[in-house]
Amino acid sequence: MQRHLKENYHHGDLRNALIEAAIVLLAQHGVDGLSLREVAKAAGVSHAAPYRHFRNKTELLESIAALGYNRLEEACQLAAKKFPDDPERQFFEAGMGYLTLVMDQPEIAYLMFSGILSGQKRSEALSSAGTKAVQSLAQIIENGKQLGIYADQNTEDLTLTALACVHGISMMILGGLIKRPATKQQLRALGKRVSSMLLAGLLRR
Amino acid sequence: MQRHLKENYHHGDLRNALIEAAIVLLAQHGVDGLSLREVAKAAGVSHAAPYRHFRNKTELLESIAALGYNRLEEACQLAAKKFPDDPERQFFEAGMGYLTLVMDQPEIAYLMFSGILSGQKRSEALSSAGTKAVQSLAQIIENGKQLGIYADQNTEDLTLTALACVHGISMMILGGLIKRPATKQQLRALGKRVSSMLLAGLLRR
DNA sequence: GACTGATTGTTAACGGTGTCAACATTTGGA
DNA sequence: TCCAAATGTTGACACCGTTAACAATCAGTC
Repeated sequence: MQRHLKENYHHGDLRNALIEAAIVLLAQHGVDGLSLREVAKAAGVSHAAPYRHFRNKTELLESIAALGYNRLEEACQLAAKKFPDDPERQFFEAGMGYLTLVMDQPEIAYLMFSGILSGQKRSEALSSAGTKAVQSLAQIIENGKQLGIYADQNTEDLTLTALACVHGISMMILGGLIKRPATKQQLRALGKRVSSMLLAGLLRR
Repeated sequence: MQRHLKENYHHGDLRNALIEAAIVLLAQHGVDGLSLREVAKAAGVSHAAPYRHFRNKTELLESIAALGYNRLEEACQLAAKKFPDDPERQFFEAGMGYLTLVMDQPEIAYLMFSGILSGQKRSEALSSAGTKAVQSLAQIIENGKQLGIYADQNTEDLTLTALACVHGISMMILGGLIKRPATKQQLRALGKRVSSMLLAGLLRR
């Protein structure tokens, strides 16, 4: 009995266990349906234990969102590395990284993009993770700019418009404004349609 | 005293009073900080009274979001009426209607666009209000299509891309990914930059 | 190896919340 | 005038986030 207690009183890696449990519950019940007490229970720990690892519920959610931003950043960098001479393809694949995240883990994407965590008090870790993800996408635009494929306009405007479009599609899927693609192929087709439209412009040329 | 009771026991127009109180509190405390009990108190009524007019808290929020969609629809229709021969201007002004809503009543815009209310159980009124708003914007694209200003592609793709861009900018402002414009002029300038980019396309031509 | 402070858990409590059932008042029509 | 429907109130319930007080364990020092 003492042995048992000795082994279990300290979890060992409770912080990560809580994050993982929260990710599972998030997928099941959504952001609104997630309670810290439930997360603690799923991790096999008392309801106040999480407060040894997170200042509050928001900080746990922020940690999860930060993981998502990291994943996004990696997707961008992978796209840049994989198609070094094809900035158009880089852009497409980076956008697909966005959309894939939305499809695979919509609740995490929701945390990242909806703005729930955008209060004044967002943690430094979250801010920097988000900034780095955005910068990775900006870098992809910059690559294309240097290779001369983009219009001779402000790079900032290019990036802003591209980002807005990707972000908008993501949010429209998350918000149910367009129907969620059923397969990866459908998602890819959706991405192709929008990206070619965006690159070519709406106006007749 | 009886007279007093007689006059006040029944509020008269509690439903709208609750909606108005909720809108005020929403602007002050945000969506997360809004409690139904607080709304009831602000309307001078007991904490359970709202349940005579709304099935639950979500239904109250849905009513507010529906008002926002109506406002958006009106902005689109006004733009179409105001510039009947200039579909490009129609598009720009409709988009500005979006962005203006985001600036003026960010919390309502958040309700409409964030996806909080996008569960399976969204009310019929909300769905139809949202659909009508989207259709108004789609109609503006259709106008331009018929006047021949847009590329010869699927109208659906045109609409989707345009909507995604507007939606994306809105959400990026709401989520704090880009800094909130301080003035209407700055907002308009932002809209101009993005819309011209979107219309002309990212690629060099 | 025993002592000691820091870490990491538990338990119990607080105020707040959404929601519901039971009751009270008012209204409007038969 | 009376009665049912509509509308508001009160009180309760379970749940939640958070904190304080306490307990167990761990890590390092003598």
